[in-house]
Amino acid sequence: MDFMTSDPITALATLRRGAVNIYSDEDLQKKLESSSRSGRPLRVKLGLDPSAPDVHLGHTVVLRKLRQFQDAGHQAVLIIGDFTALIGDPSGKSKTRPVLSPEEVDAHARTYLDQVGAVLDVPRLEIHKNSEWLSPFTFKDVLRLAGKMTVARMLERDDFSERYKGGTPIGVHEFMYPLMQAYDSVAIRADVELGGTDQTFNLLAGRDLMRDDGLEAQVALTMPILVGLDGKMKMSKSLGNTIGVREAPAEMFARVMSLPDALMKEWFVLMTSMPETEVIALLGPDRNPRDAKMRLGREIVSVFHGEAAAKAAVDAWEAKFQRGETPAEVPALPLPGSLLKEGRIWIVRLLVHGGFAASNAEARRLVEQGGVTVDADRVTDPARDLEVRNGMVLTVGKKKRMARIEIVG
RNA sequence: GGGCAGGUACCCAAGCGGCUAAAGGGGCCAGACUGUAAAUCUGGUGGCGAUGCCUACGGGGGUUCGAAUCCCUCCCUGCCCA
Repeated sequence: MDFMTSDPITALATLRRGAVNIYSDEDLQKKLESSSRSGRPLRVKLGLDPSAPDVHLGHTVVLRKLRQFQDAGHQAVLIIGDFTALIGDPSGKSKTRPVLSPEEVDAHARTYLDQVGAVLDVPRLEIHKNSEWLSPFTFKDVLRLAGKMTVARMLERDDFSERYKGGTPIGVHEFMYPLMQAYDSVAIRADVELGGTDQTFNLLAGRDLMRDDGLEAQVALTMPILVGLDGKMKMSKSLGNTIGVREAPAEMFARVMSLPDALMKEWFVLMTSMPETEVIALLGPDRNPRDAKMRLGREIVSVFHGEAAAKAAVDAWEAKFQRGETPAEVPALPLPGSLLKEGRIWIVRLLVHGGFAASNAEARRLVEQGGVTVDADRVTDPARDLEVRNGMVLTVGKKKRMARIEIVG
């Protein structure tokens, strides 16, 4: 394609965008230059966890970076960490993970590729499972590998040292995780490895291991961990502060709008290609932050759903939240006639049936607290037997979760 | 292998025989205010069509009219010693 059309230094500016650290920047320059001279693309490695096939924007930070390397003509190499998954990433409270069957791993990988198509140039990917080379390891091989690392160095790693100081258990096998990941770099002859800052230690271990084996050390490029919708914690499914790449345009846009203002700058840098000067202008003191956020939402939705869908999402949001209109597209809530008694249903039952509350008690609370509206009327009596009409719209909570009742059966 | 300290709800953490569905904080949910931002304020936060009943303080067993609280035992974690 357009391999090496841009000069390595121009490419460097793009590749540096958003990066927290590059170990080392000089090495990266050298590699880019020699690649440009020789016409040999750099091999850019990214490891992924086969146990979590639900991709959210947090994952795309590093995926976008990988795409930038692809766009500069380099070879992206995805490593599916099916073998490392036996341990589970030591960061955080890792529990022993269930062993995934090869079929499950493959299924997850496919799901994954389906989801990242909007970000990566999938046909040009090179994909490996690290069981390819780790599975044949003998105990002897493991010992040789383990011998390349010391406990003191392991304990330098932030999460290990914190757990050690804090008295949280650390399994010995967890020490193998960085080594296995590092060995992946040896196995595929990586020139560059990408990862979040939480991966720094692992990426650097790869550099050491490669040098040890007489290879040119890979460049480690770390990206920030995207902060999630709560504005505090990293975006993570278990924290419920994510935006999934498969979410519908309207939902995706609405979620971006609920992002704390303080995060906009970072998100523009990491989630869009908007030039930094433009970002700064957009976030200037004389500008309305809401407009900037709408722009951000539109850019993001465009990536995954295209321009037209993004525009529609903006319109839908304005109608729903700014003008308070009932959207044309309200998800239908099928309500079997058997649940009705003389055309009525207990409001609590309706809420639970519709998935708005997990239990009667929770539904009751929602009603008592004024969080439930039927058409334009707020329902506040939890004992209320609601007279049901087809097409009635139920709205719950400040996020305005809605459903249009459809009597069936 | 020995000694010590621990295991309480989503998380941290009080409670150490009844007044404890379990203080306080965080988180989360709802409401007010707003730009579905932030900050702030208010209320809520096990379940059951429910003035009561059921389940719940690591697992099991016991003492007691009554146990998260006392005893035994098992499991788990950290620290110190070997």
